[in-house]
Amino acid sequence: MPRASIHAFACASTLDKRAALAQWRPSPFGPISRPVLCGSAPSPWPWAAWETGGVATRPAMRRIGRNAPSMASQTDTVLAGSGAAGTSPTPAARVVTRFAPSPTGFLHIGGARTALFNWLFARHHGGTYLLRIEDTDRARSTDAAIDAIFDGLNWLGLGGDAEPVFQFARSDRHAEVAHQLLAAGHAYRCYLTQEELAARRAKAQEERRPFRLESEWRDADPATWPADKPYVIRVKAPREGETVIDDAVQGTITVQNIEIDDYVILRGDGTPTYMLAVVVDDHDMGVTHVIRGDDHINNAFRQLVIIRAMNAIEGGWPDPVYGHIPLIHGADGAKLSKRHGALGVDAYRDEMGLLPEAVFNYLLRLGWGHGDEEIISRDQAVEWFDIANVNKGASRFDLKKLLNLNGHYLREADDARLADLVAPRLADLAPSLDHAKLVEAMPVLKVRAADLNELAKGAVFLFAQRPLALDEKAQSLLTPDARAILAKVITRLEGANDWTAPVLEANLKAMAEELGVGLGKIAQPLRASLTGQATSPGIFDVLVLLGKEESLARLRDHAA
RNA sequence: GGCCCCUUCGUCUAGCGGUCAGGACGCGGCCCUUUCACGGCUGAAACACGGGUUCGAUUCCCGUAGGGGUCACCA
Repeated sequence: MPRASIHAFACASTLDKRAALAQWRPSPFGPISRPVLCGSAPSPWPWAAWETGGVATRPAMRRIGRNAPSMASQTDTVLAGSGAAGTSPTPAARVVTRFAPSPTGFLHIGGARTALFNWLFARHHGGTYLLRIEDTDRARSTDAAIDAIFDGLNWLGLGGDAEPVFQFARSDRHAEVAHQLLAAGHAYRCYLTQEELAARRAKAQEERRPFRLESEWRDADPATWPADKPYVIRVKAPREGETVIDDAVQGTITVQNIEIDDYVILRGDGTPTYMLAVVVDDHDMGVTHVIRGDDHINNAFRQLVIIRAMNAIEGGWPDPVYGHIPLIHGADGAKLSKRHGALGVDAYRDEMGLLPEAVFNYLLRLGWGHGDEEIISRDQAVEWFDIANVNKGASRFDLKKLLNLNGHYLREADDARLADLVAPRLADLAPSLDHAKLVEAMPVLKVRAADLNELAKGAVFLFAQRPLALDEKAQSLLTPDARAILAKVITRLEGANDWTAPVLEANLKAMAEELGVGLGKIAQPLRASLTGQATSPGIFDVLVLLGKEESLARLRDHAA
């Protein structure tokens, strides 16, 4: 039984401190052997079921195939690996995680971090990281959102290790499980209408007591089920005892079973609910570790009802290890909304001009730390990341720090790459862009920018058309005295034939000395005339970048 | 409101019974310097509160307060 040992390994490495096994308690659902905490599927590797079980995900996948983030040939790798798991026991690394966004909007920063943690956990354990699009809400799901999500994930390098699964395409399988549950008495047909339910809720509200659904259909004899009335299928949640989850992030969480409701798993129209679909898909995809936002904590207890019932029915449905990571809040501590940073990651890339490695690093450090380390590479992150070290409390989004990190990665980034990224932002500002010149200037430009927009702004002077427009500070710098100095500089530099920074520097410093003034008296007017601004890269660098001809021409425009 | 969870500088975090409570961002000062940055040095800045347990609590336990999450035929 490879799975047991696989999971034992995973648990040992992540849950040691939580003493997960030591805290294990008997399930109220009957005998579940100890290792089941982590899993004990006997034979068929879930992947097999997923691949051969008539899962109709192919057409859907093809639909957006061009954008689907999957690393070339990764599918083969994954399947080969899973195939091997059935025969050869190298299960030590058999960890499967997934990121399962619902395509009702862009990939926001919180989702990106959830994806990141899933990716890191899988990589750290040599496991597999999968993607699933939860598109069962047909009214709200859009192709545009699906594309945006893949686009964002790809940008951050968080594409899945296999073709993504589309949940809606699997609804037949979900319904199948619902009916298995029904047949085995773990679920029941409920004929209560939504109106009746609403009335009961209202009544409970009125009487100021907590509403608990107690359907009279729960224990009704199937023989009494009306043949012609619409119904939903509800799971039978246990009424007694308690359920304990040893969460990889939150630690031990206990809930009294009476708090868990008989929720709907199959709607009146026969379509599955999210609660059912998640459980079935996670099982069929072989997901061993469910890492998601802590807004799902309550759902974990409800989902466990199905999992344990199915395990009782056919076996092979181990409890997954849960890791509920805290949400990200806005700078003011309130829930992240459109006003704060709840932008799509595309906004961080396109509008704010951030580098993916900076966002990656920032997200990694939000809610997780490794000693005093701040700048952490991908490889280092994979090596160090441990889900058990993720903080339990929500953390606030700090744009300043993100920007600081971005500045760091900007300075480290390759010049040609930066030029490529900046060029489009220069299209309007500098129509006569010289790409080679941009690359050449990058070393002195990038140390002065925190994002690509600033970088672009700093490069504008290189390509500006004469006569340059002077900004306010530049104008005030070009006093009559300064313009006179400019004239002297022109005379002096016209004869220069070695147009390099050290030579120019020596030349102008000598001039300052001869004039008995500080270098600044010369440099600032030069800067104003050459760049139209009061701030720029080092003046000798500017001179060199512009070249002798252009430099002198610009100076003549302003000399007295 | 019921249930679940959380709480170290303003923010992100290190800490895992004995530390001058460390680092980073941001903020102040100094240095470097032709401007702006970068870089270096440096300063201010935190264990929410109250009880326990202990020789000793930031660390373990219990309350209080504050914060968050969740209570659908949505995901």
